[in-house]
Amino acid sequence: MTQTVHPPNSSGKQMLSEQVYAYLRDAIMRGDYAPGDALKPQGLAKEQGVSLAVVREALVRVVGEGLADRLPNRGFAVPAFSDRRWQEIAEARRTIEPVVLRMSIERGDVDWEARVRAAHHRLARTPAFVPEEGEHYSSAWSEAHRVFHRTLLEGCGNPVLLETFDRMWTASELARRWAAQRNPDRDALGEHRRLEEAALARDADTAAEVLAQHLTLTAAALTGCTQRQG
Amino acid sequence: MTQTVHPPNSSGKQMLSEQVYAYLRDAIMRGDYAPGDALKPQGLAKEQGVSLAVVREALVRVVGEGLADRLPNRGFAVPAFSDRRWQEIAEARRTIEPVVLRMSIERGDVDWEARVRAAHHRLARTPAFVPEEGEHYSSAWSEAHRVFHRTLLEGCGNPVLLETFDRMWTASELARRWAAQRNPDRDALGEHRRLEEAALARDADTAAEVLAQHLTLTAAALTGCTQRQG
DNA sequence: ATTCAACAAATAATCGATTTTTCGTGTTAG
DNA sequence: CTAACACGAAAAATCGATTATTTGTTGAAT
Repeated sequence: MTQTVHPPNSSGKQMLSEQVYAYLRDAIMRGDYAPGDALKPQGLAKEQGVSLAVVREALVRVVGEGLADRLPNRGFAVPAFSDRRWQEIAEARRTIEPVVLRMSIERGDVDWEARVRAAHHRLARTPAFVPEEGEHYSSAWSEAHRVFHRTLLEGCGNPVLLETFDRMWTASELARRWAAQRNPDRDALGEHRRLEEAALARDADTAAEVLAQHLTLTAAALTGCTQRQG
Repeated sequence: MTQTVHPPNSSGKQMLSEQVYAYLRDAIMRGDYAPGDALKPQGLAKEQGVSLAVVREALVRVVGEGLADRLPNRGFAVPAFSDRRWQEIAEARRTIEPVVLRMSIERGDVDWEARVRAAHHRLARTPAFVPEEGEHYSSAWSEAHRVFHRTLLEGCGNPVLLETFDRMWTASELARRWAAQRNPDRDALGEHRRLEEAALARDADTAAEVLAQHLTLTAAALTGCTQRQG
């Protein structure tokens, strides 16, 4: 085919740092590295076949999202959450999310309703505990779980609030990864169903209450399972 | 004096990227660059007398905090907030901050009370509009304002919630910078005083109400003053 | 006059190598 | 035996230069 005038980024080819960033984010979230593990630019650069600058940029971004710690002149590491920090994250979620859920239920349109239904259906149909080859959790269920909770809130129509949810979810999941190893998730199927029902019935009071309780129970189930004390 | 065993970071000398990052953050927040202005690594590197790598790292961090936009292969730029985005930020603040304020008032100890008093005193004594040489706002008042609002919430004792406040405040201030040029702040002295009084009286209902109204009024006063429509 | 391709300049992204700091080991003074 | 130091290896931070992409311009074809 003839080469038309260079369209910006037409080839879909993305920056190397973007790829490495995505790799690091996924690997850390997936639990490929243990909490406290050092993330050495040199090793990563060799593994990924890129230069230090690329790895460095990716690491800086990863730190910005709370997925890694940085000690100046001492390198990067996977964060090891304390029990205290895990509780703080859980508390922040149950402080904020019920309020946003109310707003979402008051504002969500029919399209939102449909997406809530779809997200719940998908979550309910995804087996929660089928760790595949070498994995210690189901990434499929984990993703469906995230989408369900996020979709519930998306009716609020406020990207800033949803960004806040995203950040807290990331932190929450990162902590859960390792807590869940010893203390697998309790069955929250009923809670999720009640959440969906209350949301679609536009019963903000019940929904907010169920969500708060859901978060409290999850936090309680996982407390005491994290790595080091804070 | 003899050189003792290298203590980590003893000289207080910090990384170059840290300095450049601080410079960029302050310059953008201060309004040294106009919304939409390109942040060119080459120019910055020359200005700051450092290499591209450190500027690049600083820029990536700045983007991570929402203080700059990035278009792959097209560089970095100071974000130009739309009116819609400004309203979303304001709504997010009045959705979350009153709830956190309640928690803070219920939990804050005497030390917190003292800090609230001090922060309010400082804010009340700082003249709001004495733009110095070439400045279009008072950085002293702006900082006192931030500290007051943050201190009010610090009683909650939850770093995650305070981080959320920090992010929203940054975004809020960045948008306010340019809105305030045409539409200077209204006098919020009375509202701040009522906030302090309600907080110290442990009247969570009143405090949350005043804060919500304070945020609503501020948002209303600044709406319609941003750069481009969204 | 308008459109599109080829070329040139500017800027972003990446790389390879150098400098700086930390970490680990062995040595010596007390 | 302990503690402070010196030295070398490892890793982080920085730099200078190269490669790739975008942007602006020119000129020919329609």
